[in-house]
Amino acid sequence: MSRLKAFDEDRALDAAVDCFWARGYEASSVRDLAEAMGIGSASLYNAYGDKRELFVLALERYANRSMRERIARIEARHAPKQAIETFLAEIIERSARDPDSKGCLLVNSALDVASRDAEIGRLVTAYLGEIRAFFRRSLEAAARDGQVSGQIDAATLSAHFLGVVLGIRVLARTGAKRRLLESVAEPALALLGSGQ
Amino acid sequence: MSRLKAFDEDRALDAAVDCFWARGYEASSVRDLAEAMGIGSASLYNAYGDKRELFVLALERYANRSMRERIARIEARHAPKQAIETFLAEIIERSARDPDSKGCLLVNSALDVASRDAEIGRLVTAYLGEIRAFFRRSLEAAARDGQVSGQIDAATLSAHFLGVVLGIRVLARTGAKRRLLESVAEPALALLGSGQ
DNA sequence: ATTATTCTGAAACGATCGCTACAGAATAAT
DNA sequence: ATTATTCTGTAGCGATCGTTTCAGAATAAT
Repeated sequence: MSRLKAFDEDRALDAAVDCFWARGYEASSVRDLAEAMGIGSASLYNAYGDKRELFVLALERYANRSMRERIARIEARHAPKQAIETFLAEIIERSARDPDSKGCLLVNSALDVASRDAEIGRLVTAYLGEIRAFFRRSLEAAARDGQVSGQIDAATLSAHFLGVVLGIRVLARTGAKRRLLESVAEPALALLGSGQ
Repeated sequence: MSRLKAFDEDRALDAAVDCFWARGYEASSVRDLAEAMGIGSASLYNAYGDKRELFVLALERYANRSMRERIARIEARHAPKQAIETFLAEIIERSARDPDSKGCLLVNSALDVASRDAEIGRLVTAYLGEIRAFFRRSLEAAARDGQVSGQIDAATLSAHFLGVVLGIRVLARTGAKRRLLESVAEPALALLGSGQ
């Protein structure tokens, strides 16, 4: 019973992600969002709750599609050390060809909404923790395999790599050139040593 | 001739800095700002132009008082290598005891306003460039003095240190603990080597 | 003391904000 | 075909946004 939705909820959510991503939370009005999603505001509220709930859903969708997908794919296809290198290379590649300088929704949100909303702050912290966990897993595995020297422990080095990724994302948002982003990453990669 | 201002323009600007710093540009309403500055909105517009101009002035004041002051002070008192170490230590110290998790106004702005306002974007890029220039000067001087090995060139390593600082600032904004921030910096400092 | 100029507090401007009410359209079950 | 339920477009709610207006207070120069 009842009328069916005339739009695809997931496609519309993707449009919301793009809107929040490009403009940020505060600067994305519900009218902006509804227009980008191709629906009326009544449908938006009916389907997603309110603006904040829509943002939480958009954040989760972004994390699944952009971060978790990347980590899972890279871990499946590369040895630990190469996984770290590939991850950084992808971040740089994505950031370098980012005409609108959207950067990373998670990082953008971390400095914007997350600081005014405790629950969203916890979400962002958890998402960033997943990135660090990836680095840590990879570093520990690489050390076991003898791919890296293991002079610096994985807990510390994983935090360093997370910091480097965040730094790259910030600089990318300011429209930095690829060469600069590569320079940020290069010394971190050098820490992995020259072992294959 | 004419009536005198009943408030101190610099003190009021400091209050505006705090407001923008804690809440961001969009989330700081003119009423918020005026109240924090202890003046009416008419005085605000009379003295500073409009909200955007006030923000530009606040950004400049923050850069002068927080960034340039720190760089000048540290460069005057420390040898190059120690200058880099001290700079990072101060950033971590500041970030660790930051009850409101305000982070860094420049970084916060980089991801917020700067992406929607080309002129402010250029300002932020220039300010971040000053931080990198400090690292580059220090690295080159340290290499000349034999304080660091100079295996990695200063241009690349200065970008890395800038990235690390930005990463620390992002994590600090999410309320990260001091231990995590130290872990981000530690491997970068290790790159400087153990030379005195 | 008068004049010219600037500053200030209060009020309000039109625009936009997030959000909702509501009538009608669309569908599933009867 | 009728009924029950849900969705959608429109229109508009009260609140707040950035900004301006304006009368009056304060000061410097005459």
